[in-house]
Amino acid sequence: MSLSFAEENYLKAIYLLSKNGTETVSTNAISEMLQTRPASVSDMIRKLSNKGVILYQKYQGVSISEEGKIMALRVIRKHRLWEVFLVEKLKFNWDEVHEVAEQLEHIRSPLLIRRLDEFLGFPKYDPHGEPIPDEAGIIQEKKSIMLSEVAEMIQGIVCAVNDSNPLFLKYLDRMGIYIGAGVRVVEKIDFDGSMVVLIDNKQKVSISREVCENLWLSI
Amino acid sequence: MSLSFAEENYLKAIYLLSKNGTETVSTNAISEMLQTRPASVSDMIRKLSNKGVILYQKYQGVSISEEGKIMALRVIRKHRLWEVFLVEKLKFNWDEVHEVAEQLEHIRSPLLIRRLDEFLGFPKYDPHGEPIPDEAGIIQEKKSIMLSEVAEMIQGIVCAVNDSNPLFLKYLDRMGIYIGAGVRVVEKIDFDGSMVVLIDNKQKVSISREVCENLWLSI
DNA sequence: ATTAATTTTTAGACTTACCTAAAAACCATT
DNA sequence: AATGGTTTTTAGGTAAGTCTAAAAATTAAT
Ligand SMILES: [Mn+2]
Ligand SMILES: [Mn+2]
Ligand SMILES: [Mn+2]
Ligand SMILES: [Mn+2]
Repeated sequence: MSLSFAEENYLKAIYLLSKNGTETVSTNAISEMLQTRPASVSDMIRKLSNKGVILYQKYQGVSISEEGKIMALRVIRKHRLWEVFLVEKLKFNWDEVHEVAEQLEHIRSPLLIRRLDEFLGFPKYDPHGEPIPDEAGIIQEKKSIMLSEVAEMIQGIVCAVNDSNPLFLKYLDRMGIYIGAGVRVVEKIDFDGSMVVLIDNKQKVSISREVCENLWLSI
Repeated sequence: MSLSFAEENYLKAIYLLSKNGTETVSTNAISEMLQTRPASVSDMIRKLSNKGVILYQKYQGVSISEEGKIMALRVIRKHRLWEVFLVEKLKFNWDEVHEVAEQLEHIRSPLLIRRLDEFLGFPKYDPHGEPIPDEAGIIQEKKSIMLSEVAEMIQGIVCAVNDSNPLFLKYLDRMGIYIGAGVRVVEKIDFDGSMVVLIDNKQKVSISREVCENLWLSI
């Protein structure tokens, strides 16, 4: 059994929204992530459910099946390996890879992905710090904490960022924030959730709640 | 204006069948190359004609327009660059690349293809000896002659092969024939068009007309 | 010049993946 | 328990890309 591009995109979205398959996912959440209409999501949900890759009861949201999880992880593995390729080998900036990887993740060839993995030296994380599942679908999840949850005076290392928004990534570039950067929380502004942070013990910058919620630190 | 995967496949087929746009192409020829029904070809021809990438009069076959030629060459460029990547970087055998390249050729990203070209060192030929069009669509056509046209006692270097059939390429591997191999025609059997040839001044082997018509030599 | 064979096109249908508009179910209040 | 708002589903429709069967045009053969 094999999935079309569209089916793969939906399944991946469902997997990511379900936090590794632990939570149930709503139609609207999927519709927003994929920029399609809820009606289209309902259609696709029925299809994926018939194929057995998700579990579904009308009006009760969907969860991902064991088989679906495996297939979603295969797509995610491909997406992230291609991102590594683009950055490491083709000198793409981290904000330029998402859209291309969104296409490349659908290329069908087990040999290709095995060889690509080997060629890249079996990377464990993509350019945004996201873990790359291995062939068996096993993920090396890093213990990390959202910057917005970090207390004042505590410091850590940026270990992952939200990769889907190029504008966000360009903004981080401008701020001098990258995977591996040291960040110390200098001041938390309760009023709007923004923070003043010290980056690499050099620049002191103010960043919004929005940004804090898309940066993960390892402490 | 942009073309779908299917449209790109048709346009490429038409370009290749038209020998660089010089000849007119029949519906049946396209249908056979793409393994679709003639009725489907008629449908697609109308679409491509409306888009201005081919020239078409009912029942009179199609020819490719200047714009169509440019777009076909872009797809061919991508196909062949990816083939080089797969062989040179990912250690694919030359008989394993065609199907994957058939998918990769449709990835849309001008930056990707420019960087890939650079990463590969601006190759001029693909693993089957086919020329790779440059960004402007200009092809370095090698002067070559079909082995079946070569006279007895004449020798040459294998410079290109038909890439679309993995079985054919595996057969060449077994025979010790590769791009760059020296071939001398020892004997031509008029009766069935087969030949006895000497490869790299070592093995003497007999090959069929079929094979001779898919091997090009530079003399 | 007819007739026969072949090629090409049209007609009508199916699947996938999307959409809008409307109905149905769910949920959160009062 | 009834109401109103939100979420989700259904109904019906479109476009792309394919198909089979049948009609039309072209080409080849008598
Ligand atoms: Mn995708
Ligand atoms: Mn990423
Ligand atoms: Mn293709
Ligand atoms: Mn080739």
